[in-house]
Amino acid sequence: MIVKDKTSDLYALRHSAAHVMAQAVKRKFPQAKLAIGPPVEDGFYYDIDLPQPLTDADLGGIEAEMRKIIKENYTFEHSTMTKAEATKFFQERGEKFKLELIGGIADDHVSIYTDGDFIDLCEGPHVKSTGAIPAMKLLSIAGAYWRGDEHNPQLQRIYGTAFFSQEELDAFLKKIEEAKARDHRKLGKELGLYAFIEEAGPGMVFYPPAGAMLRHQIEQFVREEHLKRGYQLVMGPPILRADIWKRSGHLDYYKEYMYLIESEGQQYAVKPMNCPGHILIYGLQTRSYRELPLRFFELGNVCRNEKGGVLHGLLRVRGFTQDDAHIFLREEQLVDEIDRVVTFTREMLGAFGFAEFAVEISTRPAKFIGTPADWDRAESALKTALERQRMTYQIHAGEGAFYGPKIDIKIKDALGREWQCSTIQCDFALPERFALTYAGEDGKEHRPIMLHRAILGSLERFVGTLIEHYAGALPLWLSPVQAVVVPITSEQAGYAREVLQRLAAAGLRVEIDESDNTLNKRIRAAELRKVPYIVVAGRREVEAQSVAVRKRVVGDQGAVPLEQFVERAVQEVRDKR
RNA sequence: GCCGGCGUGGCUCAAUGGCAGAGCAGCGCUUUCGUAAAGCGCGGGUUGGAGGUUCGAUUCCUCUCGCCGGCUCCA
Repeated sequence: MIVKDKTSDLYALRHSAAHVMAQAVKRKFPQAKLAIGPPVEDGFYYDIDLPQPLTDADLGGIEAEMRKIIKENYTFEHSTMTKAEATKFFQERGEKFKLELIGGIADDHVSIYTDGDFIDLCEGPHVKSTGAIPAMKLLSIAGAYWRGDEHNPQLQRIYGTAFFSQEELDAFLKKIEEAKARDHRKLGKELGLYAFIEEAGPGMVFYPPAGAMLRHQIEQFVREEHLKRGYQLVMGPPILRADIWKRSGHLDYYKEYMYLIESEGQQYAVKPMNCPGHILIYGLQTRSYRELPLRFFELGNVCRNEKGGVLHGLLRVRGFTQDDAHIFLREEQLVDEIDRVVTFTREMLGAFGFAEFAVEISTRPAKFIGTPADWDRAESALKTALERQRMTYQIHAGEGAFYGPKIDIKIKDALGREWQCSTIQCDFALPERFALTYAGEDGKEHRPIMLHRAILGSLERFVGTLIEHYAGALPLWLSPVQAVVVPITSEQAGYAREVLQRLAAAGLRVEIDESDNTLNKRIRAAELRKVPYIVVAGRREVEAQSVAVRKRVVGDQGAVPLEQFVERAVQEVRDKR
């Protein structure tokens, strides 16, 4: 849905709806001062300064007023004013934000749109008239800083959406409901995958058994894949002396996110990143060019003191685990290695069911360490590697980390939403700061380059993404419990236990439900837990040494010989589908 | 951090300035069942926390903690 394209009809529609909303707000609250009101991906908003806070209850009234305006069917008329005229006009009305906007316009004429009693500074385009807004709805109210700057006053932002038909609007609202139903915060709680415990602190994740099993499966897979590709496992402590963080630059550039600790007169910091640890390991011995690229991998647990208001389920937490690697290499190895990392990333994400990506390169930010020349070389290496991969990417100017430019890869989930996970960062700066060296063919000391990279990113966020992608119905290989054996009556309990044993012996994670609940209820319970297979054993199955297999969501698949089911399930786990 | 909303048993949610209630889950008994909720019974809450107003607060006020929607899209 591209509404950034100003020529699109949807852009005009939503932009017009924003005007109508502002018009309605002005009718209800004449003291309101308007800021900006653009269309956005899912609708539109308008930022407004009001003397009193709005609540959700006010939305209905504003929406009703909007319907009136739509019914009154005012034509959107375009005109221009000179800047002087416009300044006078908006000054008289006390529209201080519009005045600021006019001040920022280079042209000496400004564009104005009028519909009925409402006149707004606006580039357009708009639909013909207010009556040409067939379907709209106000969604929510939020605070938003003027011009997105937290030093500016905070305005009230009203979000709404508009479509060309009621059917499209309904479909949109349905999609919101669907997204809500797969919300990892809801499913995570229901399925026992993770929990926050209020007294333990916000943003600190706990994994009950089901979630810990999921983590275990992911971690095991991730470690093995790294070992297959020439990475070496390393490990380090969670806390390092402040001196290290001073040297790495974190205390200067990242301090606000760090947990600092004092002990026996010494300053320590809980690690917010794993790089210094890996660098210290690099420095344990003299390194040779023959070792490069040297790839250190760790499932590293880091803590970052994120601002309270930005925490969000598993997607933004304060303590998390990164599948983090630091690769030490020579500059001429850079492009090849980035290329390898991108291939690895695609393979890994593919194994978890993600096939679509959105790629970005972030370049030098305002605050940085290292030299601009280093940055340029690093940025060009990232681009070359992506071009080799034939991956299209967007440039995010100035969004790089303070120590180097990066490639970010976002995955698209089942609902088409994007989630940030993988990152590949180039770093010329830290090897310098820690004076890392290797012996070259010439017998002299050389400085390596460092690559920071994470594929799943944060395992917490990745688990959240997996839950939403699969709506909680995780693939067999990741399911905490892969099958529940259900004897129809207690008469089959003995056989059911044999089945349980057999499945467990084949390496499957299995449970048995011998409770005296009805068959229906036990099936329901297993379905609600989203267990992939329910293995039912009744009198017929005992006789035939078979099991009646019920596949999650799909339903009863009929009876198959026990051995055949075992074989198929084991194969399915191996295939990771 | 900022703006707004919310906070009632494990979960989902009622109610009221005057004894806090239901369903699910749990536990016990009965039931032994062929693919998404059998029946009966029992236990479980200083209504997130602290302070205040009041004869009386879970309800009103203040503070605090936590959660939710946003704070990137520049007429």
